[in-house]
Amino acid sequence: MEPPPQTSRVSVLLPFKFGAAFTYASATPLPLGAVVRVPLGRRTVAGVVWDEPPDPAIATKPVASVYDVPPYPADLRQFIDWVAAYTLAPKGDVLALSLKEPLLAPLKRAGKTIAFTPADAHHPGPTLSPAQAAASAALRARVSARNFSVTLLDGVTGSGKTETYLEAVAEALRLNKQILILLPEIALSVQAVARIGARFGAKPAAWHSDLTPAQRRETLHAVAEGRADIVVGARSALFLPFADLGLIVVDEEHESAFKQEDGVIYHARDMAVVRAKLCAAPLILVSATPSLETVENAAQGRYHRLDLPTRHGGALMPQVEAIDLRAHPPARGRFLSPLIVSAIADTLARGEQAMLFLNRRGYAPLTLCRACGHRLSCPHCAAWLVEHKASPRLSCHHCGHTVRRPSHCPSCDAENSFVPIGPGVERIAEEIAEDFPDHPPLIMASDLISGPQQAESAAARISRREVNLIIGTQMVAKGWHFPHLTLVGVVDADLGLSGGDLRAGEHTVQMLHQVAGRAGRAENPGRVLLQSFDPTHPVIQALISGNLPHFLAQESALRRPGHWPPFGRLAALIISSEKEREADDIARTLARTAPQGPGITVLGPAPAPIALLRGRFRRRLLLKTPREVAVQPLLRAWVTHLALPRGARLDIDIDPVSFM
DNA sequence: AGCACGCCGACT
DNA sequence: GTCGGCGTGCTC
Repeated sequence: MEPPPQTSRVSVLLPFKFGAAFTYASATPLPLGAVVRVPLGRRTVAGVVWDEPPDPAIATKPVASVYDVPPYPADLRQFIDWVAAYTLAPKGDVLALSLKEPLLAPLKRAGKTIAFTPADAHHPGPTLSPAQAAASAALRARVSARNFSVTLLDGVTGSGKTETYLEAVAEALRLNKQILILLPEIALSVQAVARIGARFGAKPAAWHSDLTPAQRRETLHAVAEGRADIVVGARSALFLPFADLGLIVVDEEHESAFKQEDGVIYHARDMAVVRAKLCAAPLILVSATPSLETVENAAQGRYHRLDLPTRHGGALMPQVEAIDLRAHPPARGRFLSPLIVSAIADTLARGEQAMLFLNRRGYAPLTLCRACGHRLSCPHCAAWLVEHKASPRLSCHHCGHTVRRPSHCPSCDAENSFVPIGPGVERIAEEIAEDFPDHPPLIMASDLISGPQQAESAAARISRREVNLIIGTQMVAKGWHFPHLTLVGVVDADLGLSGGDLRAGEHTVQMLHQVAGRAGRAENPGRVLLQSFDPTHPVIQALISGNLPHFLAQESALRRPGHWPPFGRLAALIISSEKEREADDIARTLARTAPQGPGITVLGPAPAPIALLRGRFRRRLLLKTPREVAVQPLLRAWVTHLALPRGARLDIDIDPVSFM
């Protein structure tokens, strides 16, 4: 007689809002990391066998089946646990970043040869400058060391950083390791895929929100089985189940787009450090304008540092000048100084291209009734409605609320009394089109260009010189290489410097430096004009001098005494409710019960800069601690006994980047 | 994430 | 008198 089958208990983490794994019964032992189907309520869902002690007491249901996919590797399971503990998010929510049920559907008969050709590690690369060669040798050594390290690759725009770190990628390929290259936004991915494809004779896999479900499924399986050797992706690619990850590159590491602002709130650059550590791989942080956090880590010796101080191929850095708008104001009703207009005329006359940068979508940020002064604002947010002309409407950039332009003022009933106040990219395009009727401008903004394919085709039109005048938002700031572009005009260099954001100056320098770096990347020298009402401001001066280390030293001097990041830690608490009183009450309760201790400060409560968002009133508190203090236990103790009325919410943002 | 249960408005 | 709105709660 056969003995009765032994049933044992296993923990299974489910990709939902659960803080811990559930316990199921299994007739056969299941390896840790196995991807399984289990009953939940009246459904069956996917989950992962997790390293947690099963609950010995709870009534169990049996595991239904095991997926025919590689088990989740230990380093990824540890990573998910770590991110959950750090961000205070439920483990299941973190797993959900990685495990999406439809992705597990079995693949159709393979047979498509387009997909995941191995990269050729020995494909001949470009000739490197001596500086590039030295830096790439150092990076290759880090890769072949096969252990954890972090290296900042700091190179000016146009210095050939990509070619340099691709040598480290080549080294990882030779070791049969997988490589993850993280980009801040998917608009850059088409260009990156093409470039990497050219370097290694095979296109890398791409991972971002624009993929079709079938592409996602193919890519996920290929990554898990180790068939995809190079993955170029947005931040969520950090949670892919790599079979054998041997190198992570974070390109444009200073970009705040790496910060995920909803759901599980995490910074992909910081989490990449953890992922690299857990799989004993080197990490390369790449930027022309590295964040103060990263520069400070390098200064303290926690990170290595490599510099590429000059442009590749003899191109010079563009000359940056300020235009003092007090001395050279635009004509009435216009936003461009005569100096910038004549510089554009000269540029076009030479057969070169000019770009205007304004980080504001639409036609006008504010619409005002000239009869009574009424401002058109969003009914759900404390924000003005932004006029758009490309598709005629007024819309809220925070919640998407959209209305047609009213013919009568809702306040005083005056007819046709609305006037647009201030410029967006569409208004600048209108202004410049009058000056240069032979050069219709191309507008690059996220609401007019959807997805990386369209961004790429717009860029191709510029490269083919079908357009010579470009007006863009931050979409044009990074990555692009337009050899004929020699003039960059910044319409409002002061934008973003007001407001209480800790990193306002740093972010403005980074963004404008990136924009400036689009000019003069080939043989013809570039020129950058910054329109400003305050040209003596340290930010403007840093851009003119190009001395970014000096600027960061000034920033350090401002932040160090008060223990602001990176010299201390921050966590933001955001309370929101449809009832303003309720939000206030909760915020005051939190302030009253705030943690105390040496160096611990709680700021607030204060209304959030957007005090009403999507119909919810918002209050903020900020916890500031010395660097050596772990904020998570403090926050847990602070918040666990808080009674949140239904409808009220508390969101915790560890290491906040945005203060909105 | 689903899919329930559970209390308040327009229909046969 | 019911059908159904989606708000809160539970799922090993």
